[in-house]
Amino acid sequence: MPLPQTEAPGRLQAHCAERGIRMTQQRRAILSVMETASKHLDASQILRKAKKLDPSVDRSTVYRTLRLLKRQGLIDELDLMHLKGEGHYYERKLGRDHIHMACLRCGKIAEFVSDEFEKLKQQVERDCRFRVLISRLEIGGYCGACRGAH
Amino acid sequence: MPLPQTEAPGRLQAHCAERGIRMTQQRRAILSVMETASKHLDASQILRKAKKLDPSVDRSTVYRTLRLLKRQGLIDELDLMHLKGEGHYYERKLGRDHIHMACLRCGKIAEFVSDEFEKLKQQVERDCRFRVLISRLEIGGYCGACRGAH
DNA sequence: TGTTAGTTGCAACTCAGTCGCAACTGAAAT
DNA sequence: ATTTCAGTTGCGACTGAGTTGCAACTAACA
Repeated sequence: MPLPQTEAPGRLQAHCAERGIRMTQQRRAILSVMETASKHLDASQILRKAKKLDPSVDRSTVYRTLRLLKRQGLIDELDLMHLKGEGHYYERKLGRDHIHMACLRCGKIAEFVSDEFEKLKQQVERDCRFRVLISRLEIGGYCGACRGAH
Repeated sequence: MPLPQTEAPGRLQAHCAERGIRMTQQRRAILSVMETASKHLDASQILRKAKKLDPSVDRSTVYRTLRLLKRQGLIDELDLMHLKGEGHYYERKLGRDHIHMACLRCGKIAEFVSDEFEKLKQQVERDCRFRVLISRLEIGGYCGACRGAH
């Protein structure tokens, strides 16, 4: 897991404050869930966890808050190759972008940070005259453990 | 559009025949739509076009056929950064993988073939011991025309 | 021409995500 | 502290994508 945990918990709320986003009890609960999530929650999982912190949190508030955080560039939305249905997954954006690899056999999700990826994005900026704001690279295949077995 | 049109129309049906997939009138209609599509259709657009060739085609048959083609690796599924809703888009897989760039302002989709992308996938195979079967790189940002205006 | 496994249309369903609205509330001004 | 009000919330109804069970159909092959 090559993700440097450079930021202290609570950083997400700080970001919102900096940007003048009104902080409510419900948002605090949802942010706290995103902050402490070990990984890749979908909207209904986020709702369930947020309800434990504040039972008043509603499904639509979760969606609205996720949309807000996405617009602010504070979280990333993932599909994880639709391994488990059509839904979306969310994760805090911290540090550098990373690639998601989904094993089509065991379902495990791995992450990978690569300079090549950064170079590729730079190439797109240069050669396509395209300003890159968000990028998502998802790979489906077989992980090390499942390669042998298939 | 750096996509070499190396294959003659009808190639998709030939692929299915090679693999012993039963060919029905409905599938022929859907394949023909995919074959001749200039670009990026979603399921309901495919249904509409297929109905013109064979009015009996049903929505569920479109979904079933798309799933089949996806499993066979003959088409790719895209999200195009969810620029227009949550649905999925499909395109024939031909030649090399390419990157999709979606302009967040004007909605235009551009494609880009890059050796860097191929190298990156090779790096994943090597460094992560991960067998790459499908890959999807989608980028959101501003295209050349919209960069100035924003 | 008969046989049958695979495919289809249909209708009913599930599930993610959205929306309109009245009630509520955070935070800034008094 | 109290007032004020734009921004936010819960609710319930809705939309639209995609799925499923099943009886009827058909492509492919003997």
